[in-house]
Amino acid sequence: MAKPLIDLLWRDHPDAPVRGARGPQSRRSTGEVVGSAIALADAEGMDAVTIRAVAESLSMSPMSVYTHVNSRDDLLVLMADAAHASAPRPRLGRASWRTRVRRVAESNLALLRAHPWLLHLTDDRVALGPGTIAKYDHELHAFDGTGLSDLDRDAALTFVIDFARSGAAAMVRTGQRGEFAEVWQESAGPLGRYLGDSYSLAQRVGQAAGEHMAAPYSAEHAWEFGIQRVVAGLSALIDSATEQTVQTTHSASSAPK
Amino acid sequence: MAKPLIDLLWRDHPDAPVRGARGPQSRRSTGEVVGSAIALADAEGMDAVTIRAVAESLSMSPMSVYTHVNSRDDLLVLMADAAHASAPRPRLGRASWRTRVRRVAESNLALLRAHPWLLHLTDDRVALGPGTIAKYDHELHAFDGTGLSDLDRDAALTFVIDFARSGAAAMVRTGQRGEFAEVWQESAGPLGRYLGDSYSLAQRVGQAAGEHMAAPYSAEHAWEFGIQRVVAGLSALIDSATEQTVQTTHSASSAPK
DNA sequence: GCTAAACTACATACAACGTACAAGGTAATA
DNA sequence: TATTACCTTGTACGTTGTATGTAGTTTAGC
Repeated sequence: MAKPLIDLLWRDHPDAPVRGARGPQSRRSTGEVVGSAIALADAEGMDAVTIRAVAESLSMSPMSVYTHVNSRDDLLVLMADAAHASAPRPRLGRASWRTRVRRVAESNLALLRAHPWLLHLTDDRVALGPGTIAKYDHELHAFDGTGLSDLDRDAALTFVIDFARSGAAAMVRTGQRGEFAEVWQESAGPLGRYLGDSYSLAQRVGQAAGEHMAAPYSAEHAWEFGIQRVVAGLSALIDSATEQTVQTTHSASSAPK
Repeated sequence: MAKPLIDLLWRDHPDAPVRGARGPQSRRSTGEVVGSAIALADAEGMDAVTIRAVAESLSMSPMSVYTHVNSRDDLLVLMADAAHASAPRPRLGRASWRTRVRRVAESNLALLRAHPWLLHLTDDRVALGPGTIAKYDHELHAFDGTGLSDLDRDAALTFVIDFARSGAAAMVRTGQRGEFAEVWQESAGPLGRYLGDSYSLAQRVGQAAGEHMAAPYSAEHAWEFGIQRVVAGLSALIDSATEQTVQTTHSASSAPK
């Protein structure tokens, strides 16, 4: 009755255990359930992904969802893996490692902006899924030819992806500033009064940056700043001898389509 | 009736609006409520912070909690700000900026490991609180004398703090591997079968790193790797002309006491 | 001293959630 | 045909945040 998550994750694999040979066919596939949940999350956020809502969007009863998924937590894992599986892979080809790292970062940014609910997911079991593993494998190739050890290669990729995750979170937040704008307006007056002359540095910098309060711009600035730091930081390790660490002409804008 | 969050955050400030002049005194202070919630979160995780649990830990009725706090979400913001307020500030003094950056990163790491529930909080309104602002102000000084613009100074601090956050999340995860170990044991067999020879790079690196599955060690490695990358990356910007970017003698271990 | 205002405290209640359980239906296998 | 294995669903329980209404308590103003 309790289907192991690992088999659910790999349900499309040829060796996956056959289900439903005997009884009646499921009216909907597990993929449909996961897809529907993703659609809900994309549209209305992770909180909208309730068992009942998923069920209704597929015209089935709430409890029927549990035919496909053991629990809501498992469903979230399946959603994440599906998102990882269907995310466009960055072209790595024979570009320089710097370009490849940028592409990995940007594709992760694009993924997380397309599915902001991924930011709320911290379940490690996602790492067991085929989509996640395929993504991991692909992105590891960004460091081909850099001479990094396996351990450092993993650490470097983690470094890049974690940065992308933080950047995405910042952008998603500033994208939701609709609500926060109100709070900010109400709070700005009292806050100024409370602050007075204290924390002058924070006040000056915070005003310039804006991000720490409300600003659409600074998340983009932080991204460009950060990606340059990431590349430069890796550069110090990878080609510490040969090149000078200068940031030159990297078009830093768009996400992969 | 509805107390603005900003006034709750600054409730200890001299200019805060006086409450309860008229009616009976609160049996417990707002600080006690927040403190109790923090204690609960520290001990049993964020999910244990229910209004009812907080109330019970203070021997009051659930609805009485709402005398001090407007909603659970507001309570979480107060908790975060209180944690920021009471976190030990890294000594910055007249150390080099590299050392100061390390200290900022390490103190953030220590804070997040002491209060892992902070990792689940994404409410921007925390930025309005006195503890958060004081922390921000203090940490901005890490870049004194580096010649960074205000905008870059903010971006640099964000870069460092975001890194610390990711690193803390990794360590917290590996610290909870008790449960995951089971899942891993059950899944390892089937996973190996599914994988076969595919994704050889991921398999090799994943095995070496271990983090992507289950390993206590690699989070520490990732931290040391990352902090060096962070410093080197900033170095390329800050003293790009003068020094060579070599990582030498930085004792990378303990958090501030 | 008295009344009204401002406040605390609490019991009750509701809607939404995840999901356990059991009953009933259906299709392939023996 | 009987059995087995599965799907589907209604009902129900426990937990959550919190709206609402009521009763009690303290102080300000007269």
